[in-house]
Amino acid sequence: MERLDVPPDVVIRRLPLYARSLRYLLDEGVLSVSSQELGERINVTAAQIRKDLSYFGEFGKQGIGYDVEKLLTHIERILGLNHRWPVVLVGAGYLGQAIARYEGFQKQGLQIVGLFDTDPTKIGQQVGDNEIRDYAEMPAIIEKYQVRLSIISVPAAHAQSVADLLIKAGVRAILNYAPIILQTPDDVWVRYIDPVAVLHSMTYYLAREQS
Amino acid sequence: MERLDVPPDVVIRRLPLYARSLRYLLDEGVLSVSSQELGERINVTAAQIRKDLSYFGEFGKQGIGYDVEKLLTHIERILGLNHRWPVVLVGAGYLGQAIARYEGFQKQGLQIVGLFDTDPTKIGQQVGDNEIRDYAEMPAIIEKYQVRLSIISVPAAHAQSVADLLIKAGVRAILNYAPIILQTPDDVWVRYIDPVAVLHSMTYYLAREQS
DNA sequence: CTGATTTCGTGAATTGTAGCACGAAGTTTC
DNA sequence: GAAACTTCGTGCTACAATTCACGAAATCAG
Repeated sequence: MERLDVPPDVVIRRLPLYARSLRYLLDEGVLSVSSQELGERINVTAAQIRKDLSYFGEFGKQGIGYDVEKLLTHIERILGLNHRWPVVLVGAGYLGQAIARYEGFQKQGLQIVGLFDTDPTKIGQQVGDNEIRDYAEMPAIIEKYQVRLSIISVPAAHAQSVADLLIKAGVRAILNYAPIILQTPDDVWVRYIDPVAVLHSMTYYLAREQS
Repeated sequence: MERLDVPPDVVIRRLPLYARSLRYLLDEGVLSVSSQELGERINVTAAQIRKDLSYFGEFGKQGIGYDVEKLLTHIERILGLNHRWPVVLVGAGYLGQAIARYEGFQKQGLQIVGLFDTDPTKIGQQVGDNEIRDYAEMPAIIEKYQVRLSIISVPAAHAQSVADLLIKAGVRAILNYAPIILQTPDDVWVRYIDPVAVLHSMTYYLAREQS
């Protein structure tokens, strides 16, 4: 029996981890995997994996487990990864350039179709496959490639105005590396990459260790 | 009355966001702030902020709110940010170099005291304030500075072995940028920075939008 | 072909988190 | 100095997420 509940966001966030682990298993030549084995690889309980998957259908076989390739295909389709997603990246500092050069994006269905910065000395420079462009070109690129996904890697002070520009141009999802919470309309998804905050939450535990 | 409950990890993870917002307020010259105002800045309800803080004491004043500077000092002490934390960074590719050059770490009490790579052509090069060193020097540096915090920015295939080295040398917390789940002892904290997974969870929603 | 074994899918129980709403304590207004 | 207002801290309630545990379905051994 198929579930009709809307899958909670926590479940959606785990799906990419399942997908990645399945890709590794596929590379290793593993044909099938149980929820138990998959769970051990990604530190999640077997029941959690089964329950998560049950929001989307029945993909396993009793006594056997899951067919690695089939389950991967299913999850990729659920996530919309059966086609490439164009992405724009704003901010071509050290971090932005590192992101632009990271092959992991291109390999996983994410194609950076525009890299932008305001620094006139940077504009025109080539970074990997991308040329650094002026903000003025942003709306045209977003329109041309129908971009809905974006990454912000500008200093905190400029992140909000960049977000406003992106949203105005049609972007619907933002991955923000700047250490500031963005104010956006309800129909725009925003996620944060915040290594300093993460490290600071770990210092809490370290500070309490052998005391 | 002071709470005796152990604060849940979700609360600990929010504290750095509160701290950061308070730092911005302090810079703006704001002297006091209500849970309402603070909440609006970081998209958290006022009740949540009050409840979170109540795990650690009573910091506010009825009718007024919180003294920005005082609350910030309290939170920083709670997080152990009243002193600097030495950090080692393993992996000096584009990403590792971008991390090493990011001033945000140094400014927020995190001091990179060692930058390591295996590539012989890189060893000896200077990246910001740090020289790229061979893995062989890792244990000595970790011992010398009593390092317990680390960052991994090596390719996925090497991340586990690097984690093993770090833990063996005495590191107790790892921030892992490599797209792989690490297997570690229970007394080591591991957190992940995984932009691809985050983007993939957003494609789920985008794929369902106007359909 | 039968019994033992594995593993799924899921309702029920448990655990965890967030939000409401109110008493208390302080400030402001006139 | 009293009434109106603001805002904290927190017990309680509601909601959400995770885990348990078991029937069902499949395989495997002999």
